[in-house]
Amino acid sequence: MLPELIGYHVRLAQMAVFADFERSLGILDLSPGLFGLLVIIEANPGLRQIQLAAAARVDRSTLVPALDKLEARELVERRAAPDDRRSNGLVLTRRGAGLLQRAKEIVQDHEHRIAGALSADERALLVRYLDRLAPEVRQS
Amino acid sequence: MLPELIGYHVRLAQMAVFADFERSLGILDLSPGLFGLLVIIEANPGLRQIQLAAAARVDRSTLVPALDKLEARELVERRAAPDDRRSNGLVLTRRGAGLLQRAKEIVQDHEHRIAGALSADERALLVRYLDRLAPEVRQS
DNA sequence: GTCACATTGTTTGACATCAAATGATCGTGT
DNA sequence: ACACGATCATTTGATGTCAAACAATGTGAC
Repeated sequence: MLPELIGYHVRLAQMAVFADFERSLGILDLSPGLFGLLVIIEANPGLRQIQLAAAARVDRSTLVPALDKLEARELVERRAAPDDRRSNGLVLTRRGAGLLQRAKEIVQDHEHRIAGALSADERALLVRYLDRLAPEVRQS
Repeated sequence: MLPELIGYHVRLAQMAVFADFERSLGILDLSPGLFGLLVIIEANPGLRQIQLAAAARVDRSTLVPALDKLEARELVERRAAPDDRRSNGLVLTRRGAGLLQRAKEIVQDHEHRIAGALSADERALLVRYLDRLAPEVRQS
């Protein structure tokens, strides 16, 4: 029965794609999750942890040890927000930005590798179909 | 950059589909993982834990507490294998089979709900595309 | 202004997962 | 017959995740 379920194929695809993603970024000692955090911070410098958590679709408590790790490696900085002493403004360090550039190139290679069996049209169609799944449950 | 990555859309779809799946099966106190185990055991009665782990794509050590739970609820039975005293033959109990039937109906509703925005042809095409992703990394 | 309530980051606990180590058992080679 | 490596289930440890509770801070009602 499982192969008849779309969710089953989505899960298998997700596992395969993530396995390649993880293996590719492993050289930089980055997980897919950490990479995603760096991308979001780069595009939105100064954002708060709660905003980053929402953008990355993780609980804010999950973010804490992840940011601890990125901060310990001096890739990200938690700056006291000027207007709200409860929250931190997140920015990439110079090192973080540099590492992210290399990571992005690796991710591009990964992207071509996993989707190599699909044409550009097919990839676009796949994404459109994926985005139409479970519309009721999507929080974006 | 993230929206350009197919893996990103796969992940979002996976999260949305699983959220609905989980919510639907919650009535029976079943997780997607446990449901999958029941389906595989029903289709392959007597199979060994290591075979079930391979079929469900989880580590065999992950299986142990899951089967403990199913056995505690008397949905599955670990029977001593006749030919090999190291391994167990897994079978559904009467209760397990009954619960699985109800779960399957719930999952059918879930399937229609999440894929309701796609025609039958589109669903088939989506599955074909998903199955072509990351061919190098697929273990099946 | 004060006080109740909300929000932000963090800590803690529960859980699923994988990897590695362990003990029992199997199979094979000699 | 026996010894040794392989296999099966399990235990243990590490990690990532969410949810709930907490302290500090902000906000709004009065």
